[in-house]
Amino acid sequence: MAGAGSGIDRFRAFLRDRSLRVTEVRERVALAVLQRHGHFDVDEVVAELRRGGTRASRATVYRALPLLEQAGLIAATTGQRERQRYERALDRRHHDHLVCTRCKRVVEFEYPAFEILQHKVAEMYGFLLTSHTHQLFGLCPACRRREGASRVRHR
Amino acid sequence: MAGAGSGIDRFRAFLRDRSLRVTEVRERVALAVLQRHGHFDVDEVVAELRRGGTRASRATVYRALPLLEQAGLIAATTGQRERQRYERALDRRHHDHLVCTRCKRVVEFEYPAFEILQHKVAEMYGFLLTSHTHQLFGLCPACRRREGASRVRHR
DNA sequence: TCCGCTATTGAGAAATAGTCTCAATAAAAA
DNA sequence: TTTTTATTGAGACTATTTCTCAATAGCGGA
Repeated sequence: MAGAGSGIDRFRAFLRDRSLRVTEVRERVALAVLQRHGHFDVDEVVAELRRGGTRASRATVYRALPLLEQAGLIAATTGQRERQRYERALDRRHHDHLVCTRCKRVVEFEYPAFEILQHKVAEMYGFLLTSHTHQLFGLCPACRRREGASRVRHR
Repeated sequence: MAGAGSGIDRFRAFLRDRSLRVTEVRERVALAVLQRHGHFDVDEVVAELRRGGTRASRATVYRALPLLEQAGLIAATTGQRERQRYERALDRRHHDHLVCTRCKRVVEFEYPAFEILQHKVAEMYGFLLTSHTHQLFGLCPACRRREGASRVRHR
């Protein structure tokens, strides 16, 4: 697995490129997220930093994550209404998510045909594609089995 | 264009079917959304109703829209982080959206291959698919031309 | 290395969006 | 018509994210 080194370098280059400052906190955040394996949200990053002795404010992390996203180190896994989550993107191939609406389990799938079609559609309409959201919701195998007493929610 | 009549009937059937009550306000909301052409959000529905002399509270509309969605009269167009929007679904074919990140213009596209692949993926993982989000973001033709002074946003 | 300019940070306030509470009301069942 | 119970309305409340502004710290130049 590629270390965090190259990621940090890339981030630094990204910042310099836009005349943004390479700060202590930004680097710490970058290091923290590059070490994560699964998905994470803002507060998990703050906690991670604190554990490592760095006290960064939530506001700052909120400001840093979009930069890391633009730099390509992480990708936003945009839950639709819940809080924003991210995952490592550096050295990973693009993939989308299949989410179980009952147990919240997330399965990643890689299916290049989607990206090909997306670009095709964008081209048809003259759009320059920059990103997309694509999530499939349903019941995972385990929850399908458990399913049956499908209650109508009230309120 | 199919009138709102059949939509209302379908909604009534949906409500009775789940022992929910067919109320004045729910019907008014249903009529209001079936008349809309483009995309809309909660407050636009409230305003629309008010214009027609019906004073419905936001909470009630917030409660009614998911019902209308489940009944198949409308579809949620899940903006990623902005407020929830909807659009008419009754008598319309499924489609996804291409959104210009600069001017916010939304273009609908219908491309059945996506749904076919989505079901294929779900099947591969044993999921029972219930819904999905799929939006493409980029620059529309007009904004691409205007593009050039690509400012770095601050803060 | 020091200086000065200005971006960044931190902490809390504010904004935004949506949900919840509970008494009053109105459907539906009896 | 009466009874039962879901629904409504208004505002309180929650959750998440953005903003404000004074203090701090990068970075470029001397």
